[in-house]
Amino acid sequence: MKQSKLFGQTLREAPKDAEAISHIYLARGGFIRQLSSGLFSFLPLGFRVLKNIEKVIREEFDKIGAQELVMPVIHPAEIWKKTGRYHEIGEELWRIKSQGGQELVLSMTHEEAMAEIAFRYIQKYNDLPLLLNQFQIKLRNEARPRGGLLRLREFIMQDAYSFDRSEAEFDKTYKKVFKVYQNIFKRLNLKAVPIKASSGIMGGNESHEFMMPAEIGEDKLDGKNAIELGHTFKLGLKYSKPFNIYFTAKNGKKELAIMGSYGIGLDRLMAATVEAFHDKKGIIWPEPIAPFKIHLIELSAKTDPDVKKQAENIYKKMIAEGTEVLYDDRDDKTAGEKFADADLIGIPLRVVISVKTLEKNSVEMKQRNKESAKLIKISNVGTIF
RNA sequence: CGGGGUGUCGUAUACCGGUAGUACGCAUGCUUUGGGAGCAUGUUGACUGGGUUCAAUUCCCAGCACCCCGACCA
Repeated sequence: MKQSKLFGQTLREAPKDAEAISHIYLARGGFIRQLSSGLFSFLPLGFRVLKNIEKVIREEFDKIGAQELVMPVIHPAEIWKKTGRYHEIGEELWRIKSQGGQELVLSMTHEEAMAEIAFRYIQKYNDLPLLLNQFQIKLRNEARPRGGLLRLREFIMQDAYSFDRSEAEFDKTYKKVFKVYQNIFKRLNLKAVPIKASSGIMGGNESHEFMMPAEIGEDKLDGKNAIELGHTFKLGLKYSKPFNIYFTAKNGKKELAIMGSYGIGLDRLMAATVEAFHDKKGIIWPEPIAPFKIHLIELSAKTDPDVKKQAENIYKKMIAEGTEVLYDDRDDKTAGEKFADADLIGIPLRVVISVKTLEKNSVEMKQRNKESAKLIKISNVGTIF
């Protein structure tokens, strides 16, 4: 991607209302744009990060055989009445009506919708165990959205649902997903501590929250603030019973499936990552979810055709190799501004090509999380990545 | 939902009961180019409604929006 064509703009000033560091940097870097309280658009840069987070999560779920599907965000109130949650949950659940007067709700989670599907397709013991996963929007009429992406009215959640034949089998599944969550946070270098939690409105027996210590967090962990990154629930028969999710066991008798659910808020995870990885100059993305892997910067290319030529060559080579590269080809920006933007955006590896580096037939490489830079011969550039 | 705060160009802000200013951005030109460059020219603004007043962006009231603290939170 050529930066001269990149949609979005870095900002020198933080938005007046932004207080959380993740909100400030994501807004200044041109990752997100606020539409209203708790409602944000993801600009191309932010969307790339979001998609990368999704990719990491999907890869980990694929490893344990989860199948991906997607369910609607508008549900008939009927299914929420079946479990009683329609009346248990307060104003946080958006309630709307169709033209014909049908009562509908905007989904804040998908246990009911999932249970309705499971009821139809789970029939025999061989259909289980089953693990289904989706990435879908959740809508919550929050009394107080806050902290940029930390608490939203609309967000994208990875929510997986498991069905098992016995408690013992469920325990295995639960442990597997638990491990998946630990792997996901590990890949992002995030410290996420699982703690037993109340399952609240979700019901069921027990649940675990994955908490990341952070100044800005809303929850408490050992007396300190923390951000809830994920939550796993042992739902037992809470949904299986009202939705009649029976399977025929080996002995021919009907038995209820045991259900679990597992959720991670992608938007919040992005914000939490910035909270964990930044410095005074900007974001320092963990490699797996960085919007680009390499930030290629040319300096003085307008006055020095050779720099331009070499930079274009390296760019083309990287593209040909499939390297995700953001190429700062802007000729109306000074070196200082380019560096400042690069630090703000936070791409892991910066490659600078200038008159100075060309004198030594080299480019300069610097990792975003390191202070020092080093020169690499241009002839060796291709072998680095 | 309780408490507090804030609404001024695209962004961040200043001043003011009497023609609204600065910086950044954006546009054009020239000069610049290793840490947010220089000069010139141009560009755009008082949340909404009501009240007080000769006169309101400024004071008062209401609404709306946004932010923060708390409650709630999957």
